[in-house]
Amino acid sequence: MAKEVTQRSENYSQWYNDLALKADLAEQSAVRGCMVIKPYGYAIWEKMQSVLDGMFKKTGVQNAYFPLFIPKSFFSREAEHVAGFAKECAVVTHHRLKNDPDGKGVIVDPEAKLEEELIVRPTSETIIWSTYKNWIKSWRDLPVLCNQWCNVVRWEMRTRLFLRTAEFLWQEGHTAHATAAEAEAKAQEMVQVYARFAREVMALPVIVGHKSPNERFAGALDTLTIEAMMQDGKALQAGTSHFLGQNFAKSFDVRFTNNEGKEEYVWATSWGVSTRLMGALIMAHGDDNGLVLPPALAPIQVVMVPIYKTQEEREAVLEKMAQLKTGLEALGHSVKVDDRDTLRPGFKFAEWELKGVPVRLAMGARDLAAGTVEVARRDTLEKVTMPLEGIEAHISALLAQIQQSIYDKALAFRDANVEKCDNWEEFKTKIQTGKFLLCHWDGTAETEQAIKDETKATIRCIPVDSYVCEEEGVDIYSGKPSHQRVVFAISY
RNA sequence: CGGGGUGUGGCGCAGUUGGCUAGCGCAUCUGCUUUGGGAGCAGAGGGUCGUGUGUUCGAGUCACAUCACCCCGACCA
Repeated sequence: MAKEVTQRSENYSQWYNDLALKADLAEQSAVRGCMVIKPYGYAIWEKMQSVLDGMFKKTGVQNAYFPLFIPKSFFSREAEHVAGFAKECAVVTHHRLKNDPDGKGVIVDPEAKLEEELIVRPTSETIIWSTYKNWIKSWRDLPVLCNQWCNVVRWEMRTRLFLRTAEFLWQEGHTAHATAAEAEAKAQEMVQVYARFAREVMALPVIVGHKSPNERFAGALDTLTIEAMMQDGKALQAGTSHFLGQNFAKSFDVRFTNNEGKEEYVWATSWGVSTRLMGALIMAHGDDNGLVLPPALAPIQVVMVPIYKTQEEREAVLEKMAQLKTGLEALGHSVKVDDRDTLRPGFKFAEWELKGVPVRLAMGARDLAAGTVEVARRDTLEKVTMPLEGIEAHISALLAQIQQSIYDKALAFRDANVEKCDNWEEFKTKIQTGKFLLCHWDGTAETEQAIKDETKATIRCIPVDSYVCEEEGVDIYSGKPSHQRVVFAISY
C-alpha cells in the first residue's frame, strides 16, 4: 500500500506527478511552467479557501484586492526585499498588438511602449504598502488587517505541478500595527491558524517554528513557518508568517500619529499559503491506489456505486441510493451517486479510489434483498457489509474517524522519521534517507551554509511547539556551543 | 545559463548493420456476450516519423543545422 514511498527517489517524483495527473487535479499547460487546475483539483482548493477564509475572519482580517501590475519604481524602494525577488519576474513593456505587416499573425506594436514598465506581482508588499500609506494617519486607523486571494507570478526556472509553478494561486495577508509587540503577536497568531488548518483540516502534522536568518523572507525580521514531512521524508514549507518590523513602513513612508501626538512608523506582518498545499495533500496522504483525501477537504465525501444486471435492478438500486443520499445530505455530507450506465462497477471503484473519495458505498440486488450496503473506506481500503438501518449516523461517525485516522497515520510516519543526531558522519548519511534530524546548531549563517553546501540539507525551523529541545550541546558541524536543537532536512 | 536525454496515430512505446505496404499496447468506433474490483471476443478508423538541408538507387534509421520538451544544477511558496 504505502509503496516505495519511504525512499527518496526519482520514483517518488514520478509517483507524485502521475497521481496529480491521473487523479484529475491538474495538468501542464501550453505555457511553460504554468498549470491548469482542473475542476476536481479546483474544488479541493476552493474548499481550502473557504475554510481558511473563515478562520482569517475570526481573527478580524478582511479581504481586499490589489492590482496585478506593480510599477517598476515601487520595487526600487525596498532594497532588501527586492534583492529577494526582483530577478525572476514577468515584466510588461507594451500595451498593444498590431497585425504583422509582412505576414499573418500579430506582433507587439513598437509604438505602444510603456513609459514605465509594469511588473506582474511576484508578491504584493510593495503595492500594498504604497496603498496603506494613504489609509493610515492616526493610531485610530490601526490595525489594518487585509488579506487577498489572488495569483502571483514568479518566473521559476524549474517547475513542478502545485509545488512550484510560474503562476500560482495563494492568499497573502498584510497587516499594519501600532506596536512591535502587537505585530509580532499577529504573526504568531497567523502561523497558529495555519498550523491548526494543516492539522485539523488537511490532517497534516506540521512543525511550527522560526526560520533561521538565512531562510527568512526577504525584508522580514522574523519568519515563522509550518513544516510538513512528505512520504519520502523531504520537508515541505506549507505556510509562512512574517514579522516585517518597520522595514516596509520606512521604505514606503507609512507613518501614524500615536495617542501621545508623536509620529511613528507602523509595524507590519505578512503571511501566506498557496496552492502548494495541494501538493502537500497529495504527497502526505496518497498511496499506490491514488489520492487519499481527508473528509474535511473532499469535494465528494461519499460516493455510491450501484451494481445491477437489468434495468429493473438498476432502478431499484438507484431509488434506494437516492433515499440514502438525502439522508446523508441532511447530516451535512456531500454525496455523489455514480449512475453512469456505460461503466462497470470495478472501473468505478478504481476511479473513485484514485480520486481519494473517503467513503464508498456499493449496493446491488444482493443488498436490496438483505437490506444491506457495502461500506468501503479509502484510507485503509477496508470493506464491510452493513445493515442499512442507521447507516447514515454510522457514516457520519466513520468520516470523522477517517479524518482522525489519516492524521494519526501521517503523524506516526513523521515521528518515526524524526531523530536526534549528534554525529556529523551519521548526519550526512541519515539526512539522505529522508529524515528530519534534530541537531545542535551554533546559530551562525556560516555553519548553516556549510552544511547546506555539503548535504543540501537546510534548517527547516527552530521549533516552537513540537520538538522543542532547549538544551546545551555542541554544534553538529562546527563543534561550537549551542543552546538548542533545530530541525534539519532536505526540502522541496 | 552549464551537464544529460527525448521527439514516431489522442496517450505510452518498438522500429537491429539504411531496404519492400512503419508496427505494438492503451484509448476511440461498431456488434454480440458481460456487469459484486479497472470486461471478453470479433471487426473498423486513425500516423509520413519535431522542422530544415544534405548524403544515397533508397532515410524513421546516417550527417549537419534548428526548434520543442523532459531530467540534473543555479532560483524558489
